[in-house]
Amino acid sequence: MALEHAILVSLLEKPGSGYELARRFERSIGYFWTATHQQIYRVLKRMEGDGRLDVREVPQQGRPDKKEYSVAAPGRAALSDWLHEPIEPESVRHDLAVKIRGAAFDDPAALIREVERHHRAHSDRLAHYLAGERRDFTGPEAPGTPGDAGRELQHVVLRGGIAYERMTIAWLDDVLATLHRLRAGH
Amino acid sequence: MALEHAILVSLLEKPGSGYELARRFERSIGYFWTATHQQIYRVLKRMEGDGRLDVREVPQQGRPDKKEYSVAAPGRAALSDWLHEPIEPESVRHDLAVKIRGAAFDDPAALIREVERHHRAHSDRLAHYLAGERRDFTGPEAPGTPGDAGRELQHVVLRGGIAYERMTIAWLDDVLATLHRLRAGH
DNA sequence: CTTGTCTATGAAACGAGTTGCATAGCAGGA
DNA sequence: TCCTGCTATGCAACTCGTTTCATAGACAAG
Repeated sequence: MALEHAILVSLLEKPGSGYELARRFERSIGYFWTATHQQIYRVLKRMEGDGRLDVREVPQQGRPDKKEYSVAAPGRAALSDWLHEPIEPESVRHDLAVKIRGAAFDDPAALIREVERHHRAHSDRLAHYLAGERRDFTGPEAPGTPGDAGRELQHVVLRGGIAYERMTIAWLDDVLATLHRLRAGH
Repeated sequence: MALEHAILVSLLEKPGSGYELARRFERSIGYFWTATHQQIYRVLKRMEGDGRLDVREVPQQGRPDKKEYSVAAPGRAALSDWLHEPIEPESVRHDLAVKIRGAAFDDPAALIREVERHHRAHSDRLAHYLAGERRDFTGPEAPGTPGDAGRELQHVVLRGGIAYERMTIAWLDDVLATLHRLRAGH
C-alpha cells in the first residue's frame, strides 16, 4: 500500500487538501506514482481515522472551504518504518509490449500509428520534465552547494524520469523501424 | 483488462495449461506483464465460459492431468479488436522513487543498502535478458532474413527490456552517488 | 439567467490483483 | 515411512484501483 506512503511524503513536503494532493499527483508525484482523487480522499479519511494525519478546516474566500491535512507523529513513524523495510523491485505492466507481440497475429502495419502516438506522448513528457528541471534545478543552488537534501533527492528522481523517457523514445524508434522493415519485407 | 490479451497472445504463440502459462509469466512474458497462477486460472475459466478459448483434457504419465487451452475464433477476434483500439501510455508506479523522496525526512544513508539491492536485482535481470538474446536471437536467422514476424517482434520487445534495465542501472548509480554525496556533506 | 468551468468533497459499484489455504498425484531421498 | 518438492488446479477473503455519479459554492461569458 504505497499510496499511503506517497501521500505521507507529499504532505511532509507541504501540507494540503485532498484536492491539492490530487493535482500534485497529476504533476510532479505523478511522474512516479498515479492516483485519482477518489482514491486519495478514501485513503486520507482512513489515515485520519488511524491518527496518522491531522486535519484543519480552512475557510477560504471565493471558493469552498477545504480540509488541510498534515502529518501527525504516528504518520511520520509509519513512513520511517516503511523506509527501513526492503521492498521488491517493481513488477512491470506494459500494455504496448503485449500489443507488439500480438501484432504477429494481426497486421503489424496497423500498430504503426499507435506506436507513433506513444512516441509523441513520451516526447511531450520529456519536454515537460526538462522544462521543470530548468525551472527548479538551475541557478543559485548550483552543484556543490550543500543545500537541503530534499532538493537533491527531488532532482535525482526527476533525472530518473528524464532517463526513462529518453530510453523509451529511443526504443519506440527501434520498434517503428522494425515495423517498417516487416511491412517492406511483407 | 490486458491480462486477458496477454494470455491470448501467449496461447497463440503456443497452446498450454494454466500452470504452463504461470511459468511463462515468470519468464519471458513476465518481462512486461506479471500475473500469479490464481489470476490466470480465474481468467482462463472466464474466457472458456465466454467461448474465447477451447480446452482439451490431456492425460499425462508421471504427473497429474492437465487442461490444455488454445485460442478459439472469438478469442482471436477479441484480440484483433483490442489491437486496433488505442490505449493510454502506461501510468507508472515506482515505489523506490517514493522512498528516495521520503529519505529527505529520514536518514538518507539508510537507503544506500536498499538501492544497492535493487541495483543487483536489475543487473541480474539484464544478464538474464542478454543470455536469452544470445540464445534465441543470434545464429542462422541473422538480420536481413525475412524470417517470421513473430520472432522479430519478440526480439524488439526483448531489446526494450534490455534498454530498460541498462537505463535503470545507470540511474541507480546516479542515485547512489547522490546519497553518498549527501552523507559526506552531512 | 443559463451554461460552463474551476474548486472542493464524497458515495457506490465494480473490476483487478494479492494472500492464504486446500487438494492431490507422483518422485526421490533420509 | 515420512518428508520434501514438483506438477497441477482451485476457493475464499481481502485490498487496491477505476468508473460513474452526485453535490455545492463562486465566477465569467454569452
